[in-house]
Amino acid sequence: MTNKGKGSKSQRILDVAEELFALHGYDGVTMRQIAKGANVDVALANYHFGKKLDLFYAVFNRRAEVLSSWRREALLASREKAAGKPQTLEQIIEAFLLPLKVAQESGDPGWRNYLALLAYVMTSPIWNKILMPEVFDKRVGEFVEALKSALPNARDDDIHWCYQYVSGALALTLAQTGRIDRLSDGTCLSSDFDAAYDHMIPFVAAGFRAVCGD
Amino acid sequence: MTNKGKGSKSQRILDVAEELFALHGYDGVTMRQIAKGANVDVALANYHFGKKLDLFYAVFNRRAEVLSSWRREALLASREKAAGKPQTLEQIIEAFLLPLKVAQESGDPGWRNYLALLAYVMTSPIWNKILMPEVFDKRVGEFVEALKSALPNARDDDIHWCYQYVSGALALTLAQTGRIDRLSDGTCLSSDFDAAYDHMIPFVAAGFRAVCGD
DNA sequence: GTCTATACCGTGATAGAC
DNA sequence: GTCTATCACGGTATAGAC
Repeated sequence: MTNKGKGSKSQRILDVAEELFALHGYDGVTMRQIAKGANVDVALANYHFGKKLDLFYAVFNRRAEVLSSWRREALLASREKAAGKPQTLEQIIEAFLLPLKVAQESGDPGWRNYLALLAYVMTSPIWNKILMPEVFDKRVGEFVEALKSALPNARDDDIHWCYQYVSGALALTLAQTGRIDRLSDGTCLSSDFDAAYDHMIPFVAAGFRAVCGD
Repeated sequence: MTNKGKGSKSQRILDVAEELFALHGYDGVTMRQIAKGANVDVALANYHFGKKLDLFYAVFNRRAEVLSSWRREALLASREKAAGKPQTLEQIIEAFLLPLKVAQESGDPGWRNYLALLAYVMTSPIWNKILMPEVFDKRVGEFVEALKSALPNARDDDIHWCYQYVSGALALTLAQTGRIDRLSDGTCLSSDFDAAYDHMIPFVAAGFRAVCGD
């Protein structure tokens, strides 16, 4: 009883907080809304996680390490698969994006919410500085290194600018704003991650080659 | 920071609100902070603009039409310059981005703040739906049409996915998160819009060609 | 140890007096 | 145009029930 009672309620608090923070941002959500959504008392979130800010960090960190390690594994697996030969740009980018696609399509709505939250953090001038360095910036460093070996003549600054564009394209995709649904009159759907990722890989690969190419 | 005595009071309120909303988002800012920053009484913002929400709309709309018309003019000018010949992809993208670059570099910090606010609105699942259709979506339609004539064999959905990536790359650039400064160890600067735009044009042009090309 | 009820106190938006 | 009062709401601490 002890474990199940604790686990499920604190889990629910994190899940609801994740969803609401992703949609409304940190300041757009109250502790009371979270408690109501999780069907628990107002004070319970406080009991388990401390201040609102600490709850926000707990939500962000819960899946950050998981996602980051998936990315690391994907990059290693891709390198192994190339078996000594240099990886192609497409393979590197695919490895970078694959874990996100898997998470999106895992069927767990929590992952979809988390990735929208990640988009919020990535695009916020405030939260980006606080939350991205800890876990995600390291992984980007590895990705950039892989890109450098696939683009041996590239300048460092060119690679970083291109990375910023990938990051932005990705963030807007994860944010699920629904804008593409409107602009395309329903031909494209924000929720169609297969299409989003399948288009993104050739798009950014070509971009890298044009800017950083041989 | 903020504004102690320049311009009319209602102007100052808009300027300060713009800056604070861009940095902290709608819910992260209070009417009292805005009033303090503008050096006016708390109630004056209410007197001039009504509710907080209406003030937010007023801030967003103030420069929306201006920016949108600049974009329209840039696209027309670019079409004229091509003088009957079909515009190149690069010319179209340049026309799309040029007004933003001009605004950024106008020396008016209000424009820089406004574009960060625009990035916030673009990436928010809530505000995007409310604020983007009114003014900006129309202009995107014209841009997409121009792209179609430069990429005659493109499928509609391919173009729209690519447009989303441009939009995301742009949003992250406008958001000024400072992340590229960290990741590149200071080699690139978020504030260097010349570099940001100069790299973006070949990057996205190549992306469009790869996905929508002949 | 887990959870609920409640109280506290600061802050915010806004209306109405001046 | 400005100042102030009001009143609701938010985060958080505490006391104690299970």
